[in-house]
Amino acid sequence: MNYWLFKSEPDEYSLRDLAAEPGRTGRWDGIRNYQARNFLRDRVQEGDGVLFYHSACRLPAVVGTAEVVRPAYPDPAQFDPESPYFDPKSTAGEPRWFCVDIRWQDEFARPVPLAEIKADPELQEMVLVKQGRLSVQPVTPGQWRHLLELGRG
DNA sequence: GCCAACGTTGGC
DNA sequence: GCCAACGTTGGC
Repeated sequence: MNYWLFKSEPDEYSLRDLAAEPGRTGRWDGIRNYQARNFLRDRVQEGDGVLFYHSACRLPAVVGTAEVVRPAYPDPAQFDPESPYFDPKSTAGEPRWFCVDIRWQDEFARPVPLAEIKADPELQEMVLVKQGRLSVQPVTPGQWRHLLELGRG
């Protein structure tokens, strides 16, 4: 059982978009960064906890949590020429990109903004603080607990 | 919209 | 395999 932080641009796919999916379950796809891909493919497991983070928006923040309900499988979008995530170099036999399915779990009573995370002495070791751009990143149990506490408002 | 940080590409 | 050029991410 591990904890993760997943980033999404809310204009593309927000926590509420996930909540509106059938079964509150959606595909986490479109990851096209090798470091993030490796975490998804090799480390993310069913039952893992996910901090849902909104990026590239008015208030970058952790807004809630989700649970991994299906571990890595090839991202179908890489084979679809119509998709912006199409990758002509990827083959069915040797897929390059992976996705997982996640289920909505909770929306925080209060979003926890990036600025607050950066200012929190307990959260200085978060990958979010140290390496801003990674879209799938590990979170420690202590960081997870602390974020949930902050999100209770 | 700017720009810093960082990842990827491709010539050599 | 180096590295310059270029593209992307994402905070501000």
